Amino acid sequence: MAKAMEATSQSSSRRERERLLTRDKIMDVARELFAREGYEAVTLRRIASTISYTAPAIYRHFSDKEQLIKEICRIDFASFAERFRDAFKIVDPVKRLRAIGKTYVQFGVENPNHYRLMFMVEYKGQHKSDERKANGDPTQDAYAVLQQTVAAILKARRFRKKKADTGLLCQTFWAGVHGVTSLEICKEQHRDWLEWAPLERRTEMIIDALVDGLTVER
Amino acid sequence: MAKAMEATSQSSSRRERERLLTRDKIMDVARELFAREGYEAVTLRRIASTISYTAPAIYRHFSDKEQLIKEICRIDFASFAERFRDAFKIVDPVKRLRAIGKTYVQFGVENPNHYRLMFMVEYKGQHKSDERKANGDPTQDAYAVLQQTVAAILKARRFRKKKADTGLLCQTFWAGVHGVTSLEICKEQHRDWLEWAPLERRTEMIIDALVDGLTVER
DNA sequence: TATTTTAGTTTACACTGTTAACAGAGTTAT
DNA sequence: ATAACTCTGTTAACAGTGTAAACTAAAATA
Repeated sequence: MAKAMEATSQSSSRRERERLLTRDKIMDVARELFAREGYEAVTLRRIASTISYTAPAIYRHFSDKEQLIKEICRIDFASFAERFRDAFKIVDPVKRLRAIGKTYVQFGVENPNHYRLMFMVEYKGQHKSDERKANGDPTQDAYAVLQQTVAAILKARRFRKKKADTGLLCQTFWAGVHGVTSLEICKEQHRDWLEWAPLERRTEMIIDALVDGLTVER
Repeated sequence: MAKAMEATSQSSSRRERERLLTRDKIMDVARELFAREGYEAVTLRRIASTISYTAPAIYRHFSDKEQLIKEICRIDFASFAERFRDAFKIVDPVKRLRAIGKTYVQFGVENPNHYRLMFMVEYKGQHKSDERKANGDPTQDAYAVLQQTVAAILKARRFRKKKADTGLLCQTFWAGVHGVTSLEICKEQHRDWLEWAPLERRTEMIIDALVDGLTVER
């Protein structure tokens, strides 16, 4: 009857170390495939054979394929939130908002497959909100930066209408930059009947338009 | 040597009629599944068994699964372009632009799976631009409506900056409404850490902000 | 009537993700 | 030390996918 062994003993931590090592190996291979070729291109057999394992071994580390990829995204999105914290240093909140927008588009375009999984696919499966809260969601952190920035602009009375609440303003700005980002990721689909303006100009214009449309000069 | 039989004879047109009939049956079943459950849920065996056929029979009518679904989307998007033509009747070009935006979001949200396939997935496979030109692309038609509206506003000198060309303005406005639409379609993904404002308010706000940010009062 | 074209079937292949049964090494308890 | 237990991998198998090849029977054409 193994009862009082929650306290990780030295020997069991050795096994745990090795476990985390192979877990990381799996994630590294999966990340590589996923980032370059997308979700479908990641097959469990491909991952396994690359690290000289067999497919079912992966199930000792992840409950299924989706969880594996989601975990990769969750970790990689930490750098997303980090970049946002850089923009967060800008003191003028309107300038800061502009910087946030540019950073957002840039990150999405640089990591299209990550971005797609986080913001461009439907949700399936049940939420385990407890787990998410425990882990901390980087996306949420990034949103918090946006929220605080919008709140600062609101406090400085630089928005046009008073009736607008923070949430709505955040979601509007987000929708704008998300629109540019996601269209850029899928733009191949329409390239034969549409002459795309350069991404930089599209990014600038929607940020300018939104800022101009939402704020007043001060 | 069957040479001069381009002119469809009566008997061959009877077979052709039946052919089109089963083709339509395939598309109807596929459309139903696709619209309700998305691309992955459409399986050739499921389609086939529903109309008492076997899966490979579908290949007599469509080159592969992707072409089948794309064809459905192409046809269904005709009603998309049609709704745009309604908005096109509004004389004031700025009001017209607003109406176009609302119509766009509404259609996307009402047909999320169609919308997803047209604007939210990467392109794969080679383009057959000839075929598309021959068939006519409803998406292109809808874009033409937007383009003419923007051109009208530009002509009336109601845009803020002269340097902005029609294409860039169209793509900016498009990005805005696309952002709202696609986030709405995927919003479940974030519902546990984000309190979404009502879709109507988000739609109105981004359209207002963009119009205010891009145009001047006259 | 003989020939060719066509629209379906059957069978089969190469893939998926995933589960069950098993094996052996590492860890723990007696 | 030795027995028991717990992990982490393997092999084999399942149910499902899109799709291709070979065949069949009926319709259309010569």
